[in-house]
Amino acid sequence: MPQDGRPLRPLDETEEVLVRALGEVMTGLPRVVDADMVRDARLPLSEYTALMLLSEAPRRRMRMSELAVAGNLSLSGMTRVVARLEKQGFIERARCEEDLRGWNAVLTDDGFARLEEAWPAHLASIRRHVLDKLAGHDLAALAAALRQVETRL
Amino acid sequence: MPQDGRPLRPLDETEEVLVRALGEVMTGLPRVVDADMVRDARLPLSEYTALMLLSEAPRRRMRMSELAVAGNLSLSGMTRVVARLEKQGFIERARCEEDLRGWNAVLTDDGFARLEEAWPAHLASIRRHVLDKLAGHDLAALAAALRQVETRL
DNA sequence: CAAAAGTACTTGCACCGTCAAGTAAATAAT
DNA sequence: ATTATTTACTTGACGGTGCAAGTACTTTTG
Repeated sequence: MPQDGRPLRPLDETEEVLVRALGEVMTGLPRVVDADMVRDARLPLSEYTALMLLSEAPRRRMRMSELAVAGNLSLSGMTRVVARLEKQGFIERARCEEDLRGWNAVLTDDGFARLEEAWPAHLASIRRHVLDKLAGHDLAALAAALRQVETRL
Repeated sequence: MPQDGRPLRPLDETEEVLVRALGEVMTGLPRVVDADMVRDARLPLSEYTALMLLSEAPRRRMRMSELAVAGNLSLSGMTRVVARLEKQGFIERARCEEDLRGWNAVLTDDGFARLEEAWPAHLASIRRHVLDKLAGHDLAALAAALRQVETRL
């Protein structure tokens, strides 16, 4: 429901421009980066992200639900990403000892190697489409602003 | 190909933070806004965007290819969006007179009404998730930065 | 002006992600 | 303790999007 306490002030000029720009970025950038990853590293962005998150986690493992939240996917979505990675041998699954309902996704050595192989493509993509274009802008301020934006369901 | 002239300098701290924040926003925000639109206006974001673009176009019509570019979708993706909207009576299709290969998507009166009905939900969603959170930030600078980012395939 | 090449769009197929329903285990209630 | 409820995750059905191939028209070329 459009919480109608106040009468929904329309966008002013500045806001309008920002919203358009943000719309562009939010619909276009994921596709562009994902396309780069698939082309240059044969690894979709969603899978790359999962591997990366695991590589940074203690003991290179995470509960499915944690991983889903961290990767900004639904739990079922993450189940499928992990299933694909498991089939390729990059992840193994281990029942969670302290709660038998739960599963850990565990990064294998092959998975770690795959990640090391893939990250340059990700870095290059981000540099090409984002950082190179932002020369002269205040990156810290931009990051601070973006971190305020609400992105969780 | 990760164009390897230079050896791909890794991200510094500031860049790292920015890239994470941008990743969050770019994967999360479209889902959040789309979910709002579906829930509050029963109109997915992609369809809303198409209607909006048409409403601003001269004679409320656009060539399919124009519309695809403007909406940041592939041509085939836009074909399907338009097909859905046509089925609901919000868009009609008219052969392009000066080039019989081409089609115009034309916003109908029903479509315009639908858009007027739906935009408050979009506005509310954007205010809620984005603009409200950005109080105190320099919106113009943010917009200028985002507009530099490359988002076209 | 006929044939070849290019352009505008659509369609078949495959993939990915969501929701809703299902399973299994933990926790709460009686 | 048994049952009911909640939690963690998986699976089935579905919708949306891209790519590649197909169709129809246009432009170029010899």
